[in-house]
Amino acid sequence: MHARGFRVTPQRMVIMRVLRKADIHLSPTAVYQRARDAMPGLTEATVYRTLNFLTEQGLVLAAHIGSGQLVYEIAGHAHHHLICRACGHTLEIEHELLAELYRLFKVRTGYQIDRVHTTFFGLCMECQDQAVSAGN
Amino acid sequence: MHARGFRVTPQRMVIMRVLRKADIHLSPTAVYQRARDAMPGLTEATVYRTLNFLTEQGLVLAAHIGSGQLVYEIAGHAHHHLICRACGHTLEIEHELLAELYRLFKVRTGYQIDRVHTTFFGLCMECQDQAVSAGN
DNA sequence: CTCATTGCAAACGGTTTGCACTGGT
DNA sequence: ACCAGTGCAAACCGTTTGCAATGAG
Repeated sequence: MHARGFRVTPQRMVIMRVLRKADIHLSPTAVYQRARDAMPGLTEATVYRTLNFLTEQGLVLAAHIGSGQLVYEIAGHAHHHLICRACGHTLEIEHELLAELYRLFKVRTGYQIDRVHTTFFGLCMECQDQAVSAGN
Repeated sequence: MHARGFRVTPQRMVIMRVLRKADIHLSPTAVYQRARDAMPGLTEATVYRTLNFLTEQGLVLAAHIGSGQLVYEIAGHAHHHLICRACGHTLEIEHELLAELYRLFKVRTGYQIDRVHTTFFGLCMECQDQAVSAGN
């Protein structure tokens, strides 16, 4: 699995397992807290180094969500996120929905958008209703 | 211009002028450096407070670009950014290109995407060419 | 004259780094 | 046995905050 020259350490396995078990993306701190349960001696520095390593290896995907923090998830199907900026609720969107837009970008600007995660911010249905009933 | 209860201070005017003069979005530090030239006593804390204030007032727009830092620009026409993750080159995209996608999001998920800035990462034409000629 | 706003300096939180030790290979 | 990887603790950087002084209204 891990290519030659790199070592398969318990720390890396634990962190991979945490990310695989999580249904959504996790912040480094969230990863640390969960991983520490399975490996009490683990430090935050190792979590940061490991997340960077796994991202470079393409096993994990890093994404910017609101509040500037990077979050991580197991690399898998291409998808993007819709995040409600009121309640924080998160929704996955299949990459297919954006494919046409990316094609348009390429034609008009020459830019080749990567498979890299894109995050959209807005209001989910519930928070729209609340905004309306609150008078604004 | 500024609504009742809020004061028009020299600091705010200088920062507005810096943002208006800039052709692209600026980080808080970049704003600070430019504004300090016109007003030597200015502090970073004031820049942060002022940028937040101006954003709340809708005079300035905050956006997440790569590296998790918030950047600011004068609020004006609705647009988005294409950023080359190799050379950092930035391109503006009219909001119209995304309007149809946002409509689709609304229908399928209920999410109402705000006018809030979206940033896409990819490779500009030049960096694509370099990648090819570099063998990868 | 009042109170929003500022400067100052300290605190903060997330992330990175140097270094000696440990443990995968 | 070697060196990639780790723990530890300190440094770092961008950002926020408490407080007293200032100045816009």
